[in-house]
Amino acid sequence: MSELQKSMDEIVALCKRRGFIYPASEIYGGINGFWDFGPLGTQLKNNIRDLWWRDTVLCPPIGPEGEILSMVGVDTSIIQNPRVWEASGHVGGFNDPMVDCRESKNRYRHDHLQVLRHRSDESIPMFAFLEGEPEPAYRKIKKQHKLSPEEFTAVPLTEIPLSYLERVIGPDTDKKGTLTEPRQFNLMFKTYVGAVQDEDAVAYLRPETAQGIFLNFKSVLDTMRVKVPFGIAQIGRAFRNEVTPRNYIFRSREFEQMEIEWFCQPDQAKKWYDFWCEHRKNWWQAVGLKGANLNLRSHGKEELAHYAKEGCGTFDIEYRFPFSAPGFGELEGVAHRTDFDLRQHQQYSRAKLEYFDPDNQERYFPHVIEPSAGLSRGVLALICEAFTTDPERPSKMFMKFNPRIAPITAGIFPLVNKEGMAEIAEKLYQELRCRYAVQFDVKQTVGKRYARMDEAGTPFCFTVDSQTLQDQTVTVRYRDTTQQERVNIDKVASFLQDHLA
RNA sequence: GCGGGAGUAACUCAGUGGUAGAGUGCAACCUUGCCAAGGUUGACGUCGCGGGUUCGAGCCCCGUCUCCCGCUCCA
Repeated sequence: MSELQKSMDEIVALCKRRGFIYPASEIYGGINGFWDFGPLGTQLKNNIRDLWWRDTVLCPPIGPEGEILSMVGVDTSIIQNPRVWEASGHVGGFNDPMVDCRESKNRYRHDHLQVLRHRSDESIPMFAFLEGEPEPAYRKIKKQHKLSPEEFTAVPLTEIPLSYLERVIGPDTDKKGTLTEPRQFNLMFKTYVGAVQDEDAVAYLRPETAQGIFLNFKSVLDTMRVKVPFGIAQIGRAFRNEVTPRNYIFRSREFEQMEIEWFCQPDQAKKWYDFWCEHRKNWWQAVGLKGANLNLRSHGKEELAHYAKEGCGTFDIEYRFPFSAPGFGELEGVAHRTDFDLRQHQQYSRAKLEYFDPDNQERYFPHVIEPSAGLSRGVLALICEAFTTDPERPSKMFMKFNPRIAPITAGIFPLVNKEGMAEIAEKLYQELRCRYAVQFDVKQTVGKRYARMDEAGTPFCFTVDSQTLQDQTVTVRYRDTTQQERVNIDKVASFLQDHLA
């Protein structure tokens, strides 16, 4: 087992032990690709989410010309009219039935395969081949079965009854019966709207939050007095039937996204693309992803999504997770989606989605720059980044969260449960509890309480001791150094305010 | 989907056919005078789940679920 894997195992164990992340439906044996956030994980995630919302919607960034950006937020439905996903390209393009070959391990689109079938003798195997490439099948007929291709006729595999599959020889094998039945490789979760499970009622759980924004583009324009360039932001869950959920919560089937669709003039797209790439990278650094573990990568042409092909491309902000090292895993993608989505939705819905520019008296489809961040992945990256081993301290490991995202901001303790120290500490706790995420603890020895707080990633602990009784000061103990200094008990609130800025 | 490995307490793990274990953590009390101190006590397990073999299964066999690793996949 590698050192990296070992540290990942330690992170997973700590997350379970301290209530960050639990396996979903664990008492039933779990369910592949789903995870639950425990009390500390939920708070951590909410803190990251709230910072993003604050820095994006409530206090949007300053643009390249020093202007305050125009940004509004929405929260759209997870289930939309199924035609949305036809327009977006999620239905139709990527949900073709596939056939696997158990022998060659190759996978084929069902409708891309044809078979050569003997004209009269049903006992002779059928030879599958890829559309337009019949030669390998002809060779097998001639060399291995000593028959003439003339005796065979080509038929699409889709017209062959499934019960005949055991007589079909796959394109890349000599054995028969190695092809599986065609299976849907649908990325989207399918469901039914209404009490009756009727094919007319099919709907899908959204595979990305972006479409909800495009669907509301017109409503936002009509009601919010915004002008291009402006952005619409959204945080929400999305669902994908990933082929292989893997790497803890990194690739799970239910996850949360934090997305901006930034609408701008087509000839300004490059400028905004560069701006958002830079801004989003800086944001991740500000919440705690520092140093060499953060990487920026531009997509090659061949890996661009269908909506990005004509634009400036896609830029990934990546993090070096323990399981991906020395490589990186995607944390956020900044894509130039061009005007693909608005055009598609105008075509499919027949709603007029062009923007009328009152200044220039012209009508056009804005281009879209999309910074799309994974909230769940951000949580994981920040957990991995925070995880720190230290054989010198009792807990051996601690979580070095930025104070602004730490699930518990401070612990408040009496040094010992004597001489009224607990009462003073509890009074301090009462004063702070509605403004800060503080915890009060009198149990056991102070060393154990510090160790517990280290593992939870609590950056500060305030301890009432006998000196407090003399001069109204308490000790503040810093998680990262374990050093202590004294502050006046009246200054604890302002201390926290200063350290959360 | 394929191949390999694993699943025993909250965590880490021991236990190779004969009474279910350890350390840590957790909880309570005593003791405390700043880093999981010490002492006493306590709770926590249908050994992943289901079948089978056996007088007897945590251990052997079959199935299944989940996790890990490698392929595959990932618009």
